[in-house]
Amino acid sequence: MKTTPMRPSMPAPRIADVAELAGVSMSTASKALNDTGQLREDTRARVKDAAAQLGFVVGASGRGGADTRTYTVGLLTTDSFGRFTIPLLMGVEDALAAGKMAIILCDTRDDVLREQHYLQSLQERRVDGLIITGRTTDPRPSIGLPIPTVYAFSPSEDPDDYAVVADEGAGATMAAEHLVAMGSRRIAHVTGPQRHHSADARALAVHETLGDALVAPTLFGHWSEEWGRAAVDMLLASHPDLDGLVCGSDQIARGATDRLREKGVDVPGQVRVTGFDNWEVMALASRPPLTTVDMGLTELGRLAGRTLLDLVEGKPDVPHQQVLTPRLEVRASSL
Amino acid sequence: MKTTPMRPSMPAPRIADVAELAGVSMSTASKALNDTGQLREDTRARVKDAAAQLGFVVGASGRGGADTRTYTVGLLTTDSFGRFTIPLLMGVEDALAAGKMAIILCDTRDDVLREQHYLQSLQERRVDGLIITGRTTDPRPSIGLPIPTVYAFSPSEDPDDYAVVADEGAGATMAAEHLVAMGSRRIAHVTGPQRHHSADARALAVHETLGDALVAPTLFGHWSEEWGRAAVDMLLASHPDLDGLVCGSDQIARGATDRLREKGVDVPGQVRVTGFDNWEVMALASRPPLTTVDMGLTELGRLAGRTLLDLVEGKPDVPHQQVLTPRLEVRASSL
DNA sequence: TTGTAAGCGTTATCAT
DNA sequence: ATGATAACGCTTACAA
Repeated sequence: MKTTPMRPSMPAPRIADVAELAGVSMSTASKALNDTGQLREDTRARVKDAAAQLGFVVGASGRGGADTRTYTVGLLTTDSFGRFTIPLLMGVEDALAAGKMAIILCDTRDDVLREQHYLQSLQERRVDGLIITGRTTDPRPSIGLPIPTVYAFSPSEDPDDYAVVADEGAGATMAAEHLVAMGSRRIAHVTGPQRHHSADARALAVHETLGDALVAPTLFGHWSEEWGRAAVDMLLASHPDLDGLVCGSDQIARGATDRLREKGVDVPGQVRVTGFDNWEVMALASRPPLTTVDMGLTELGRLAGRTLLDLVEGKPDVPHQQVLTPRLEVRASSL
Repeated sequence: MKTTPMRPSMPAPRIADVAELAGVSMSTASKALNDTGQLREDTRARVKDAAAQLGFVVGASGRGGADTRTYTVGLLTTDSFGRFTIPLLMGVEDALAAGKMAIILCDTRDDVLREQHYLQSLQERRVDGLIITGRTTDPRPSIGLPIPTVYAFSPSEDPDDYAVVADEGAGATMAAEHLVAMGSRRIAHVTGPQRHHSADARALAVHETLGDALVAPTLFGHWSEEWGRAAVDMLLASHPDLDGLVCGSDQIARGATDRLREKGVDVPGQVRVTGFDNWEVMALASRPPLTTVDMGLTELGRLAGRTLLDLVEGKPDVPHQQVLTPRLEVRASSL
């Protein structure tokens, strides 16, 4: 018994239609539908019947300016909804669904004009808040709008903004310490481009953690499997006694693992390997599956969503910077 | 010279504030800001100055019920915004941004209750239209709401609904014909679970296309690299003279390619391989890179978006079923 | 050239 | 128990 699918062109029924059909006034209809006021039960039922019959749903537009909130937030990303945005998005959704909030998606594709255009549109829609995210952890220019805003994963340059980020350094440290704990003493670090904040911050942490156990300077390159393979070729040539490899991404780690296997080097028997991101399609498909740092992006998204709700609701003392410590997902590549 | 970032708790300025600051009436302010009516230029300028000073942006809520449209569409997916939804989403965005439409994201996570809840919320928000998509190409139950709706990628069970889908059979045929054209004569087909419409439809097309050139019945399994490797083991044992392999996904193809290489079988020298999806992170990282079927999901999204716009605008004769023919991306694995 | 007032769909308040 | 009316923020006839 589904609602009659009318022709789309027919206008949505208004509460006046319901009232007329039920033979009551608009205000009575409103009360009946909202379960407020003092109405006879049969009146309530009659109104609800009429509403169901017409397929009536209360429209938010009617509340006009009476209710200041729109129960809508904008999610602005530069990541084209890629690998990092997706889990984050799911966390945000978790948190906001609880507050009955809807999410409007805006993908700027790294274009300043698009970003301006979207921000304008979001303001016109009177969104209650904004979540800003992106592909990298490099700080980005502040939006600077008079709307509650939380930066997630990629922080703002303005320390007065609200930001929720992952502690990449701690993640890298975890991976490095894990290798040492498992017995590795001659370790190398292979990661992405040095100009990426992520690569640099993690490299620093790995250096500080490993000290003399690091047999070579960090190899900066790309976040690709190919670079992982190339780096292994270089390392085995210069350091044939290598026994640990901290990689800056799961893609690099997968390439590295593949090449080690191809060269007859056992993983983890001879060389223990760690990745970064816990991108399951990479980490689990590797042979062996990768021990890797999980930044907890979904949890990061949840925290960002909850923080935004707090701001929207005007809670006091919301922390400006929240840092989430990653988790090490231990799998066979390091055991 | 950015807009003053006021405290978030301060209410957004209304047009009355602007009017007061400019020393005019609300209606004059409205005309000035919308570049309508007959106003002295300096009045217009004064009003615009006042608006800028206050950081005023016209709110859509004000139009109340006067303007029936909300310039908002709901995007409902069961895919948790995974691999298929993302490129589709980008296409939808392309098409809808042109119509100044915003997209509200709803991820049902395959939960009927969540779906109902989201649909209710979207109706309350009076969205102008709906785009329904999902992870699989299996037809799904119709939404059945009196709102313009377009099903993208995953069609509706109701043929009266509007749907935009990819011709998977044609894609599989392309891959198979390509292998034959390149000289393969003893070909096998490895794909996902038989219960998936995708797997079944593609298998049928491959059978019809290859006929006797197909050396074994389709091997149904999983959409994973591991299954690709296992299938190769089986096939090489039973058909050592295999010279072509049509895979149902890039993941399967990657696993297959890896295992062939490990067994010393040259790709494409001895066995030509094709994938499906053109999932670049898989297809390009394979050795050699995969020839694969690109279903054109972004284009599919654009078409869905444009179709929805046509429906919303009440254009006549919008086609109910639109089928997009895939494209074969030829790379080294088949040359 | 500017201002007044009606109207949009709904809820809340206050009569009846 | 029910209904009339004001209010929300904005646009747009229409009046001045």
